[in-house]
Amino acid sequence: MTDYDFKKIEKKWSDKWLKDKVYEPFDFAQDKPDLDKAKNPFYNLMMFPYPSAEGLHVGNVYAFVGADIYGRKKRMEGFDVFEPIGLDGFGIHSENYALKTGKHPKEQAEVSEKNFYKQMRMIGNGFSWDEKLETYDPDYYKWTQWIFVQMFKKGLAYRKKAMVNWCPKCLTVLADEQVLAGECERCGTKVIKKELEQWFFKITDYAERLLADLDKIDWSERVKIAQRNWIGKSEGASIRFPLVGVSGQPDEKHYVEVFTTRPDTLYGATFIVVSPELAKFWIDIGWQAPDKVKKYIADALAKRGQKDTEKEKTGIDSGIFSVNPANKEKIPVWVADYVLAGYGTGAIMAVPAHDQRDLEFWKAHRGSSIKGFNVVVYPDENIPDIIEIKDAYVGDGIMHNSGPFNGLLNVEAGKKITDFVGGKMEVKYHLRDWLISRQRYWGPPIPMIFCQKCDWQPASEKDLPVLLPDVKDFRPTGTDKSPLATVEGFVKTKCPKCGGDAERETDVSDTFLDSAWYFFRYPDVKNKKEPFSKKTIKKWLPIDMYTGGAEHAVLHLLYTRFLTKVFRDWGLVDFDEPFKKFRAHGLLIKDGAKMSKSKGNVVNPDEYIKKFGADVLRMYLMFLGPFEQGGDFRDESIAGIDRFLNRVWNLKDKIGDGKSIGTEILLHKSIKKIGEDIEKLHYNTAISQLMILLSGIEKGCDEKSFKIFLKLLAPFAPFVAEELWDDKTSIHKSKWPEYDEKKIKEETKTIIVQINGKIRDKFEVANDISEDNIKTQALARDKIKEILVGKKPKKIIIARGRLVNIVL
RNA sequence: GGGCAGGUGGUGAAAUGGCAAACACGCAAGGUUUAGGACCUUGUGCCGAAAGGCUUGAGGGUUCAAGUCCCUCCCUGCCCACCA
Repeated sequence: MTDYDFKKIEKKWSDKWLKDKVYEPFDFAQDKPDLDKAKNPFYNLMMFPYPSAEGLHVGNVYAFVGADIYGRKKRMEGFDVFEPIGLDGFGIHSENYALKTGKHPKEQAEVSEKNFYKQMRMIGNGFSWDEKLETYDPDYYKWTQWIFVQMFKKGLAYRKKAMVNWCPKCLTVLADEQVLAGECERCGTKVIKKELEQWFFKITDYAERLLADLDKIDWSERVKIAQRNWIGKSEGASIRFPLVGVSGQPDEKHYVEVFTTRPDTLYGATFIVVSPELAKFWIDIGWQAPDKVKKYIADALAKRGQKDTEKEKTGIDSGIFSVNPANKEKIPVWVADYVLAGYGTGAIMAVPAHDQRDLEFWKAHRGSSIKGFNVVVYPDENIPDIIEIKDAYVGDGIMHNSGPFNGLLNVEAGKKITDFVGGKMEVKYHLRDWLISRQRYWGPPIPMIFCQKCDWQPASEKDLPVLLPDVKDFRPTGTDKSPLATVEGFVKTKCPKCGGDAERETDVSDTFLDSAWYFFRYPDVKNKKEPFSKKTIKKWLPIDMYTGGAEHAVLHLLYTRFLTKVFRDWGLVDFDEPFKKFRAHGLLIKDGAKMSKSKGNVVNPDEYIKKFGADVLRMYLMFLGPFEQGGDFRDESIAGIDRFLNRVWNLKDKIGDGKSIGTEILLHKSIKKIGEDIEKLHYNTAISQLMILLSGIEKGCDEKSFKIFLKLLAPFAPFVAEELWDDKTSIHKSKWPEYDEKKIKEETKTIIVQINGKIRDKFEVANDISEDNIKTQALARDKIKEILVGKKPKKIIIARGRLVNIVL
């Protein structure tokens, strides 16, 4: 038994594959790679990585290899597989690292790029290297800026002053999606609210389409659900509550508008709650609020955005009254921070009987036994005289205490009550517009110019790219401005419209814009005239299979869908979903925690490749568990895969002319199982079948079976398979084996005999035996007869010709 | 608080409602070897000397038959979170 020299063969084949362009989509007529001529295109993509300086970690390898196995099988099935790779190199992540080391981000990028691409070549993936791209390459970000310009021209990019999320450590604003429980996604610092003028993309215009189209794509269900929740559609009613004016009477001019998903409970609304932000606005326009109310509002606003540790709901009576428009009762208006400014109208009608939060608030501030709880929806026809409300009743039922609407089903009453009080039915979304501006250095400058005379103008398209100036001091300024604001030569420019003096926008765009469209560019990376040609797009997109982490469920994956729909509306593409199929891979766990730099449990793949080879690492990672579930990286079991591949290596010396009995059945079974498992991304069970197959053919095997085995192994261990294949044309371009259903059938089968569901006996029969015959044989078994003495079976069930259950 | 994914041997895990624990790791015994390593063979859920019994987070239910379907609950991980 000799160990194979993986170092030699891995080097040899990765060089040769690159030279022969094995992994470029191929034009067979001309015998050369050509993306445009590919007959049977299959775009197999994995999310591109951001190139951290530490290099590729084993979690990246896990994701890439899993995606690659799928692509390799598709290639062997005759598809022209296109599997490009690139780097998502712009952004805070890379910039922060540069800040730490003091190296300029651009220099750092060059180093990281080299290192990353080197590591990526080592893992044995079938990447189409001719089409790589980096988001910080001016040839790429030129088109990112071009997209921004089009967004502006089409009215989808706009500027507004808004309370935005500001990270005091990263010194930049963050998109809503980048704030997690009030903390910065990157550094965990508490995010504060700041009022700034910023660029936004109108993703909210697409909310309904983004929601509805989820139904027509084949994506991991958990990701679809996450997107649905994030878009957060709710249907309800906007209803105006008049405010009681100075005269003590309701007053036409003053009112508060609330949004509710439960207009049917309007008769139960016993107070109004407005957000601190709305109350502040009232003060700004002249409301003479009592001092303690003012103080509450100021305190609440200061605390906004901070991590909330499930404390009691705070609030204060404003002293203002309103009138319930349904029953004309006078009700108080409160200010409380459990009402958010950013959703609905920033004010709610509170119905303690039917909303848990309203109930808790009421209990905290008004005591618990209030007659005015006004139960208006009750499951039965009759409400008991005394009703103790521990929890709000949020189910459906019959209307009570609701004037003319009594007796109706609540689901029917909502719209009627809304009409009755002059409200209107409305749909609201949780989705907010996408905040694009970042006050940082390492990104594509937003290509906009401000002219005193002409207002904001986009940079002329012929002037793109607006190059990121190469400055020494790229540190965040700590003001509201990006470091670019200090570069005079960059800021001062001419207005593209009137030619007068003007100033450039100095913010850069969000990294997520870079990654929202990169897959359109891959098949056409060399295009100098346009971001991508229609012809190429028609051939290669939408993407057949996209693989990536579930953590991008609401960021990257939503933005890509948004831009695709925008491109469609502009006539650039003729489809509205970018990925036909998307699968989220699981996380690689180490020592019980997600692998991450902050936890210090990151594993570098290099040492494993050095010690065991890429094939062993690939198979080990895939053998850990189902690809979509992730796995636990404990390298002690890597030895099993190492042994397996060494056995495969030594198999070549055992090939004879004969097959051992049963090999053919095993072979055909394995072709079926491995093929189906790869399709389901169940790589762990595919590998176990390879092991079973190996044990079988080790006992005796001919050349032909050996070749089939190598083909089945090829997607998992591309180097070893290629070396043993030993042919002029690559094994990776050979044809995936087919199985014959007839040859899978065994000649005999085992019959299980159960009595009352407990196994009592087994026996072998010929495969084509009749059910009657099985029954007779089962009852004739000694063991069974013994148990059945003096008893009469009530029922005898024969299941799938394989199991007999005798019920007593 | 909501959503999602999970909970099966010492470990990673497998199982179209029909033989629970495939395949590996580890461990044990034997072989081989000057020795170790490597390799090969056998064994390995729990209780029991055996016959046999028990076993998939807990408890109910459906079914001839449940790890798998339904209900209630507990625990772990991930995501979202005062979304009216």
